[in-house]
Amino acid sequence: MKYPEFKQPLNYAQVGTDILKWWQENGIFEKSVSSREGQPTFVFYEGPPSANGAPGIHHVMARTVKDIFCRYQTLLGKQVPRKGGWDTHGLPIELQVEKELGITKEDIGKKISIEDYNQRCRETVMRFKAQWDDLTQKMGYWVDLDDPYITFKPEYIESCWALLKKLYDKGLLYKGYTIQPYSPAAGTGLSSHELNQPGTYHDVKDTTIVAQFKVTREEASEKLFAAATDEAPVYIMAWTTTPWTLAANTGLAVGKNIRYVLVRTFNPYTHAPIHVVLAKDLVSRYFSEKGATTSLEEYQAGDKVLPWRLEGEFVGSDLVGIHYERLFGQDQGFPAFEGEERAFRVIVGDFVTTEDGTGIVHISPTFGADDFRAAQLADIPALLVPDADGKLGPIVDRTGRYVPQMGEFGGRWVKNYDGHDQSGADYKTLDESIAIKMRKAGTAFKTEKYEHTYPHCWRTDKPVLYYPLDSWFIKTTAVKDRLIELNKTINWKPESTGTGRFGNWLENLVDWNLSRSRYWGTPLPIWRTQDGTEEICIGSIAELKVEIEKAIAAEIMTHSPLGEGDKLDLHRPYVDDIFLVSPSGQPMYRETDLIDVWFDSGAMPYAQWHYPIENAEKFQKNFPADYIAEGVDQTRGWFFTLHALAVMLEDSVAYKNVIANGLVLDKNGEKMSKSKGNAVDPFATLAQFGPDATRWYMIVNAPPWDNLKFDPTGVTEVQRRFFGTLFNTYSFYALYANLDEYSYDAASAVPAAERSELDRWVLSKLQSLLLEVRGHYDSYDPTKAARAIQDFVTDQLSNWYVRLSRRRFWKGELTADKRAAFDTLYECLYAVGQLMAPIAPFFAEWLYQNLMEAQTTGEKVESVHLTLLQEARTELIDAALEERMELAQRISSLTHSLRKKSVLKVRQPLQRILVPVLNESTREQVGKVEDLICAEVNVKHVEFLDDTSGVLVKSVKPNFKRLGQQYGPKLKVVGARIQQMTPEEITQLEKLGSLSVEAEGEAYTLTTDDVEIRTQDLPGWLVATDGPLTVALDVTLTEELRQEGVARELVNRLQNLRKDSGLEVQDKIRVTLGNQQPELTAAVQSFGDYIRTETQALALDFAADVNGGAVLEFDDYNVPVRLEVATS
RNA sequence: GGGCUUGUAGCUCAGGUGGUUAGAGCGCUACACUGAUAAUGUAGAGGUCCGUGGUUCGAGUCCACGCAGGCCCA
Repeated sequence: MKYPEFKQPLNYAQVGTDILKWWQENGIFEKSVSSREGQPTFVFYEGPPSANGAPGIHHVMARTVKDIFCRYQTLLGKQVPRKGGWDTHGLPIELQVEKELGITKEDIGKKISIEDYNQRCRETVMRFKAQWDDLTQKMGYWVDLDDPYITFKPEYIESCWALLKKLYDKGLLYKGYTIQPYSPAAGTGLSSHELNQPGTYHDVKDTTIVAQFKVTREEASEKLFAAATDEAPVYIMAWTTTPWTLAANTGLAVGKNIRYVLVRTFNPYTHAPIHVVLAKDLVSRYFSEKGATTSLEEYQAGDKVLPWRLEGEFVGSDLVGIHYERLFGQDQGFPAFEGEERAFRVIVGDFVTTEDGTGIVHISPTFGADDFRAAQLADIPALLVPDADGKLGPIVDRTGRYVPQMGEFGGRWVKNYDGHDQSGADYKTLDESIAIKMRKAGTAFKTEKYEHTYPHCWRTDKPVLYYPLDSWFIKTTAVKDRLIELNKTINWKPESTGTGRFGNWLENLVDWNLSRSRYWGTPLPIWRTQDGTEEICIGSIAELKVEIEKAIAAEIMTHSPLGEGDKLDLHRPYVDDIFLVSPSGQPMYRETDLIDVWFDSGAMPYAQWHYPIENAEKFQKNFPADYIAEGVDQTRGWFFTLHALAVMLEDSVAYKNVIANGLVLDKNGEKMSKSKGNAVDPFATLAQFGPDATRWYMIVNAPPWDNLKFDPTGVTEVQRRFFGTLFNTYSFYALYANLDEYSYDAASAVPAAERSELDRWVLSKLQSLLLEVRGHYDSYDPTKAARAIQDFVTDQLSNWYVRLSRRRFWKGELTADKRAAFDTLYECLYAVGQLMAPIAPFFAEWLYQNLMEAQTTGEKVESVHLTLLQEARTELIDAALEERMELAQRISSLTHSLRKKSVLKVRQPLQRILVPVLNESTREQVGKVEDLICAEVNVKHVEFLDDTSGVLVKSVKPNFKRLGQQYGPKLKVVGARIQQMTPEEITQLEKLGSLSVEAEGEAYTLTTDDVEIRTQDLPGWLVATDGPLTVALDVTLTEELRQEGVARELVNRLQNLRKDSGLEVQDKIRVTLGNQQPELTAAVQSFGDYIRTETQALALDFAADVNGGAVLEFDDYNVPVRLEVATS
């Protein structure tokens, strides 16, 4: 068998489709899992995509990252099951359906039944599944598409229920409230999506108040009173644009590091002497410069200038814990409330700024999300009052008016939600009434109308209220410490996402709000009695059936609405039609909420196996994951829900290693979007470049966690530079191996020790590469792995090893040396194929199959993806060899550069180069690669020059690192002195190992370690230097050299002619040259053997008349030539 | 507004623990090479290392404050 040879250029897309077909026909993916049966498992979790939209190029990126490490672990011999999955619930699907039907959420249950609506969602959600499957296969992402988990299936939902029940039994599931945007006029909560609709934010003019909160004198506040110079009371000032919330105030928030001042002044309305506390930066906003010098004693009511004095300065943390008096207390007819003794304290708020207001924020936990959160952290209660049924609620009811207990303001609308007439001259809004009351009471420092933007309900156009709404929560805060602790054991790539974005999120954790008021999702499996006193959490279908039977027996239902078999559906509206019976005989109704879709995806480690209902063993074997990967935008999404559920349910991490990959942007760094028209079509990209170049480009260009600027020209470059070079290298190998009918056989390969210097060098490099690339894959850094492979292939293997070895491959018979060359190149190609297989799986397979094609001995593994990645043979790593080869490369490069300067082409042989050496080891090292250098730069000898020659001019360079440590500030003086060293001084330093010098009046003793001595020049020679290396070229041309140059030129032209005539490499020829040029004739006669060997000429003759031939032109020659194929 | 992140040649990116003259590939220009040839070599042009301060004998690197892009969250 022969190694397949290919025409150029190779069609990479075709390689992709051919290999894909072959994989499918031979079940290679399945075998990559089944062949590892019994081996340790590498657990991977697929973050489920949603198939309701077409996949984009960023999915190719994300899935390449996932695929790489699964394939790599398979190469290490592990079994890597990869169950696919689909995320099928969620708002985007609902919105898409609504858009297509031209309806809104309001219409559900009216224009369309919940049943029909959900049916529509179910149909929509898999609409693009075929496209996704197609992309998955074409890009070479190996994942089990035949048996995926699907989140809307009854089994999946049942698992979610079982998990929720576990949490419920642990007391981690509770009903509470959060602050959400709410439209009293519409009577409904608003999603952030609704709030972000155009036109919802208007400019409105509101009454604003700078309120004064009177500080209680006690230990915590003593520093304020100590700073005060008189007995005037101390107030903390806070600004609000919603005065109606002041009646619900229970706290004040300061910035921890903000500076505050105590100011002695007067209340502008009552003129009473007071102290106020506010942020230092904002003093000028309330007090004029003039007031600072106006007399306090002479202040009188009606004075335009308010006198003031600074009396103390504090930071926010000094103020924390200070108590103050309630603004609207029970003494004024306002209601008492639970937890009052813990309220009215100064706390820290991370949202406090000195941009506006006073730098102190009034906190009403019922009417602000920040307020709610800060209050919860500081254990500040909310002001809640009982309604007619005794149920606790905020001081504003759901229609937008104060509850009756609110004293003189009871029943007032907080905003104009009922559309009442506000035009009367004596009409006052609630905010205005409050302002008037506070001015009279001396608790308002300033009241004014202020224009600002405020969100409005998109349907009623009335202002939105931030309002506490009932929700079900998972008490993640109860396990916060454990979440943080276990997070530290996760290997995050990049690390900063784990410690920063994710770590901070955990540090500021709030309970997980599970509730969604939607239709298409996993229903909350909790049934409650009307009064909420009795409830049940259902953990399985079986359990539900039992409860249904009970309810039927209690005549609460007549029959079970739960379908059977294929009809079984746990979605709304069916579950809503189930009514259960409580132990006391009351009917129970399902809590109508659905749960957050992120619970669905976070539950996938369990629900994908229908655990804990069944498959306990399967679950245990596949938990936790060794590795997951997803976009960084999932940090608070999937990454969090996986982690939270694992910690709460299993007291374990859910994943040990995680890559949070960045975005794919267009080539200008702009976000891709369909509307901008800069979105890259993944199918077109794969069709154009093939999957391997696309994947390789994405990985090699930037680490996955950086954003990728996707530029198709970059893919072209990868294709040319890396794949093109590798293809050429293989083609070169195949061409000559076939000519010699060589095929690799590990058993009879030439022992490494008997191979040439160059062979051993590239093998040494290869072993280093194996170690390095394994290391990068092991630490989940595919970019460094790809770069190392690419550098090896293009720079070391192709551009040095193959280039310098070419003659060995085509010269003569299949000798041991030639065999060694084939063995070496084969081993490199094979290893490269394995190493690149995770990133470029199709091309690696192509390469592997080609290499296997000619193999006649030994066991043939069917696919590169079924092989075991070879171990690095560290005994082949030879540091000294690698070092001297680098010397050879650098010396060659310098020599080329000298030829260039002297205009001496490489084809012209030269006598020698001179290399100064300052130590014996360099001489030895270079000596071993002398032949390589000579061949590469076409010179006859390398000559070494040492000190004894007396012609070397040395220079000296200060070793700043060492000198800096030793002399510190004196470094400049010493450094300058070193650069002025005379040749005699250098010689002395070398001989004695130290030298005393004087600089700026001080004496220093230098040692050889303080400087680097290098040769720099050879007087009378043309030299080139590269760091410590110096090379001189002898440009003297002898007659013999000149003749050899001519011979080489002639060989070159004849080779070109052979090629142009379409001759095969192995064809023999007869050559006849014109004899008109004596110099040429002489050269041919001197170097006849050489020319005949090189051109495979059996005969090389001269004739006066060469007819019918071409004319060779070079240098000053024009030679008629006739070339015939020799038949024997 | 907050958290995280990025900013180095026209483009894409390297630059442990600070060391004086900041690199690579691509692209560009010139020359050379030619049985791997849509390859290769050599040379050249191209830099405010985002800015401003600071620490230091010395800062692309460390610190502070900003600016710009990105993501997430308010």
